[in-house]
Amino acid sequence: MALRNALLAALIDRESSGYDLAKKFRVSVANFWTATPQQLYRELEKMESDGLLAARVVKQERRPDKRLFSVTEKGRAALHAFTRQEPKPTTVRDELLVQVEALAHADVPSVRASIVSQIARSRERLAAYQRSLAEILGARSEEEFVRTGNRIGPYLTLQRGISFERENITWGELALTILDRRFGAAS
Amino acid sequence: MALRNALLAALIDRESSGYDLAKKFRVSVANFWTATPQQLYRELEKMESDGLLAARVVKQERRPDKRLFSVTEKGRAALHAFTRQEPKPTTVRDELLVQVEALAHADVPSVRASIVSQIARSRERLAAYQRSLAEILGARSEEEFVRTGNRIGPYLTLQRGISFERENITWGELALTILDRRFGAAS
DNA sequence: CCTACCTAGTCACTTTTTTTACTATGCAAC
DNA sequence: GTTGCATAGTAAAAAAAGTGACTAGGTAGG
Repeated sequence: MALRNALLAALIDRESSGYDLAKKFRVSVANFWTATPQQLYRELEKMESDGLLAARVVKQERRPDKRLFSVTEKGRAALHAFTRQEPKPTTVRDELLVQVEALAHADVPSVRASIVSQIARSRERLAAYQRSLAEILGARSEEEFVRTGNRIGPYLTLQRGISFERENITWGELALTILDRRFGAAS
Repeated sequence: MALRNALLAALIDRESSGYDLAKKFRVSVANFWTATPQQLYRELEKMESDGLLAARVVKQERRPDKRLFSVTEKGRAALHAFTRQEPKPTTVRDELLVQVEALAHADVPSVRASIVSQIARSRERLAAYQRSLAEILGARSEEEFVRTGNRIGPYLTLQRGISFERENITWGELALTILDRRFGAAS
């Protein structure tokens, strides 16, 4: 029931295939919701049979046919109803932080390496979010956009993603510094 | 298998009851892992029967008896093994951001109210994390602690929690400002 | 005296999520 | 010529997580 709302939000402005959505969930929606492609396909089926989405098959020449989903009136109403509810508190699952919490009992070089990869992932995501942001800003300045733009929602969620990844990078660098100072010079 | 590691990390330094852990998950572990009390009790049982934890019953005078769990050698080894693995990428689930993403199709006053409550929740958590931080710092300055303290892991995860909640507050305030400017003066 | 909240759990049921594997075609690089 | 990646999915089972209700005594406030 929760993924459902994330899908409605992702589909509301643009008809998409499951495959498109899987990509979108990897690059921008990941910011506030995660789901595997399998989850998406299953949920899309259910949403169609519940009348929230309409599907049409598009034949393609040099690739498999695809099914494009769009939000129906009923889906639109469901999304509106969802926005009237109190949202559940954010849940986070971060295995890297579990490893860091257990640092005193951990394999420190491994954890260090994981922090390094996480910094790299965050840099990639940050760049992706910034590209998306540039796309929705178009030629407008940020200030002009917040006065006149019409994609305020995505703008705000991207801002949250950007600050989140920035903090991830800053934190990771702090962690590396402290680790190296305390657990011997690292590789 | 993932909650399991979070529990090992939470228990490694201090024997605790399920109830203690439920509190800890509400106030500090929530920073990087969330779980309901039911989940905890269930997982603790399984971990005990898998030999990762040892339990002992403590009789109490004016309250129900409790079972205190502690990490066994096997549990310690499992935790160490976990820290050698590449952690799975962070997953986030934030219904409020789903609502904001759908802003153009949302009930704006409701979403605004939800942002206000989220700011309040973040302030509370921020305060809780700062209290925990003060506790592990003790009388030492932060600088001294990172040179000589022994709870570096929890220190780092708390820092991450603190910056996360700070960013939540900053973002929420930005969002309110923009909403009010664009969707009419609010309450 | 009543209400509400704290400690310390257990049980049953449902929903969600994850895991693993499989089907096809096309394109580009080596 | 085959390896790897992109497109565009499907299927089934297992594991994990969430929901709601219930037990039971204690403490604090008005």
